[in-house]
Amino acid sequence: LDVCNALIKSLFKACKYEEAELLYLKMEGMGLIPNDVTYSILIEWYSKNGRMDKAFEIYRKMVDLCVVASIYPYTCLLNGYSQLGEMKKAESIFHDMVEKGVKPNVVTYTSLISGYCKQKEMKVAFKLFCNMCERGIAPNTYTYTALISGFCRVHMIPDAVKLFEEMVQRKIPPNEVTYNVLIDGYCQEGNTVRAFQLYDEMLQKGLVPDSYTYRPLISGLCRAGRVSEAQEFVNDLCGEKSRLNEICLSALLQGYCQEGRLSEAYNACKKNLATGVEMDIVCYTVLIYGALKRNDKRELFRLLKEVHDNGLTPD
RNA sequence: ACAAAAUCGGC
Repeated sequence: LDVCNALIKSLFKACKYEEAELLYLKMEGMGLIPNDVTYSILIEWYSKNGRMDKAFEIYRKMVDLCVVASIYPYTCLLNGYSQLGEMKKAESIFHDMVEKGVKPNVVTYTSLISGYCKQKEMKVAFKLFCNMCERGIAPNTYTYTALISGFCRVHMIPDAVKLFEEMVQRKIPPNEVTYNVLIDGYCQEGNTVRAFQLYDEMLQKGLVPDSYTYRPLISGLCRAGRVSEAQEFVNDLCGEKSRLNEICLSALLQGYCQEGRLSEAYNACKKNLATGVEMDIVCYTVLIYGALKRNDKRELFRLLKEVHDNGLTPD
């Protein structure tokens, strides 16, 4: 059974969706009764592929067959609804599990909280956070990060910062993702100074920045009209093995294009191509808008040809 | 070491 579960999981991972499903259907014939791990894997996979109907069907089947279930299948299904913003359904799973005597844990709560944060329902999200604390469920780095990200998304930086300080006090260590969301928050507010302070702080702590860190910083500098500084920042990063990607590049290109500095944008592309960052369709779209704005038909056609030559599909 | 939760780009 364990082997079967592992196999189903890896088939899904390899996107061999039909074979995974087939194996699941064949299990019974092989004298294997799917357990809650099997159901969790199936529910998670369907959830993450927008097939909540199938996910729920599997869940129903599990319930109907009275499979003794751990917390996993519930949390997987709840997370599926939560990420899609179907909060009513997520809540109903929450109540289902409580009824069945399965106690929601920190992952369950964090998943729900994250769902409300994505819906910008910060009051509800924060209330859930208080509830879980009252029930003696200790929040962790994921929980705090979800909330901080939520507050940043609705431009409530002071609340985000308050939570950040609180987690440090409670010895719940912020990690890379926590720093990334706060840095992004500050950059969106135009506070690049504070953003770079946090960037330095994370380096000091030995945390490793990545494209999720760089992209906000690049965008932040560009939006402040400091495109050249953004370029320098990128140049400095190219030295080491770069964690820059096409998303960071698109942010830089947009900075150039908004100032009408197209030739510098093209140079930036060349430089980044040399370091292994490939242009994707969004990068080209940014350049195309730049060329359009300047009525540069020649460049426009050259770009469209390049898109085609690189095997990309215009959208 | 059989399963679950948090962060990005163009229009």
